Amino acid sequence: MAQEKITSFEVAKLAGVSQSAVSRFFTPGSSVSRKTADKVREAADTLGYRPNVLARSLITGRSRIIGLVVAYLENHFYPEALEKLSNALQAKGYHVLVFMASQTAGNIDSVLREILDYQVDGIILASVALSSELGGQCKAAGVPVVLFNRHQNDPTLTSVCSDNVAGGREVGRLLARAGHRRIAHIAGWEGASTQREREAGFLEGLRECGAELYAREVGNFAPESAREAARRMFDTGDRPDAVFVANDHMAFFVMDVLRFELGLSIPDDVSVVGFDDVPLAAWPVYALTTVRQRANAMVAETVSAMLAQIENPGTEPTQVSIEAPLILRSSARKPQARTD
Amino acid sequence: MAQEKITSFEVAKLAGVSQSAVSRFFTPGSSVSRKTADKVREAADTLGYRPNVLARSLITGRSRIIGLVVAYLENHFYPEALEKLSNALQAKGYHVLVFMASQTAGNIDSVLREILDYQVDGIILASVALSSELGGQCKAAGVPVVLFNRHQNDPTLTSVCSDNVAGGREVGRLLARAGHRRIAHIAGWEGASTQREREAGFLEGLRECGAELYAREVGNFAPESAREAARRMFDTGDRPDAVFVANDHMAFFVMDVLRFELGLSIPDDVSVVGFDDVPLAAWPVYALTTVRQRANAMVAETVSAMLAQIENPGTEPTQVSIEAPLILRSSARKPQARTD
DNA sequence: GTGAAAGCGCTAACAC
DNA sequence: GTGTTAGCGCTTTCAC
Repeated sequence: MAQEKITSFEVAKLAGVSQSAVSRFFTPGSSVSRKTADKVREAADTLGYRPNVLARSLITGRSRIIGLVVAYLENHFYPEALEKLSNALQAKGYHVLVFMASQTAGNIDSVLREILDYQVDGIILASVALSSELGGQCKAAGVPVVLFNRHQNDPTLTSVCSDNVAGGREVGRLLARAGHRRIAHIAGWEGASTQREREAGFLEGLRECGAELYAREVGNFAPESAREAARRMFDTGDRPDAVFVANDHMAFFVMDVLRFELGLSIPDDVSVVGFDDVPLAAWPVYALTTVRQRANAMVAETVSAMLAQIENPGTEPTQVSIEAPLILRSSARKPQARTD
Repeated sequence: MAQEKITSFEVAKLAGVSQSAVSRFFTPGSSVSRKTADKVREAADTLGYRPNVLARSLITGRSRIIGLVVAYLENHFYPEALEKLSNALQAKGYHVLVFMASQTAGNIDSVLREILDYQVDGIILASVALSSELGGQCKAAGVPVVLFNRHQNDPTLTSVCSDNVAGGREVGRLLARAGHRRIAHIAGWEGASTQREREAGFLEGLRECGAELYAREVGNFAPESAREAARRMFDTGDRPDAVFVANDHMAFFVMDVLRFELGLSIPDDVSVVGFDDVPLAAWPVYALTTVRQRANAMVAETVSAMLAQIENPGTEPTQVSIEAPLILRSSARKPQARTD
């Protein structure tokens, strides 16, 4: 253990200036004379001094820490989002404090409270809901919250999502126009806004084309649930000839059941469509037709919404919706007539 | 914006006790009388008070923040590790501040300096090397460092790795005993200890069984590099009949090239073995024979090594090596004679 | 432009 | 046990 902590006082002494001069030197806005700056820089370098962010935050009220709550990283969409979010925030001088929230509802509230203890400058909730009570508490503490890939019926909450309804609608149209007769849906967790919207759009798209839903099961966004849903749905005589699975992660498991357990051929026996466009969807082993969530755009919007709220506390909350294009691959039959 | 920040003074006033009583109530070790505790609890609850972790850390010198540096989350092994690490640390009252370090070497030093600014209690370097200069700096600052899935020739650094040599050796034996004649290797980034050890073990295993390496290419742990390596290696007359790819993530891309571009059959034309055993390796689309990195064990060792160093600064550094079992699936031929 | 002084919210001696 | 006091390392008035 060498010299432990070096303080601005030590630097000041060595540089022959006051401690506040040292502080000013390290504070972006402040003005220091060329000569002082040089002396401070040299002293700081020889001592290896760097300002203590925590002590600074105590007085400025800004920690430059953003709390990120994420439920699980198993679905490849989230690591990707986390990496991009962290990089984007890092570029703006912020850092991400991660909080894993187990699915259990009660847990998230306690997690949020822990976050607040760290005096974070903002909170990003990735695929996690916020109790209105906690939302109020964050607002009271003056901590901006942005919901990422989830939204709630609360106009005071800022959120960034794909246009799940439009995405679902495209899927409905695609499957109907491809001439499928028995079109099914494997839903995710029904408490999620993403699920409800994707399904609502999907049904709209079907209706628009004169089709209707033939079968429906729930997969809860979980592998085992999705597998079971697929087995229940397809292990019968009059099985569906197309299925929209609410996200890619479940779709992979569904495809595995169809191909390897049930011996079905995709897309000849059944078309499969997912949602997210995670990297694996593009790999030849799945070649999954899906709706792309534009992670870069979502992250950019999330970061800018967050910074806007931090820098200007009066900023109006916004609900951002990002266009989500349908990506055609070979897991689903192509439309027979190009109507649009 | 409601009442902004509530301080312990406000709580003290409402509870009719001194501010230090409030502090004691929230400090695990301290003793408060039952009566005072009740009064403080009530006042704190009605005010919604929670102690400011940052202010506390200023005086205790403990932030309960662990800095985690990770290069990229694309390889599924890392999100898994991150999730488990964060959960385990959270259970111990610590939280993870994430720092993404782009591969560039210079970057990691500046990232490390940023981490130190946050007065973290410890640093976990996941698959990232540490310049000895920086290592010294951490030591000077009294900040324990644990290398996760990487190690360096520095006995003063604590590290947690799989037994990569033994794992590689098993792969060498497997391929040799399965009767392969032209055994190849696609390496990851050669600067990584994991790569060097896996390959060294692999060559040992081959030699042991009287076999030798037939071809070698470098994939740098990167998808496109791995694909090109596979093309160079297999698009010839006398192509290898078995290949050990240095991690699963590259192995998937290699398999795709072999099967879909070159029309080879696995394992009939060529056996493929990976390293990591990420979830996807077990899926039927790959059924990859691989060496398992026991993420849970690695995380448990990492956390306990970290806590030991934090709680007891004199703790000797350790180099932990975790047994890494070979997992047999169908991407590689099984040994012809069971000798062991 | 610069230094002295006050204080961010808290914990840790120290007397009582 | 409890309150009083002195800082943790820093930023920020405020005179000069």
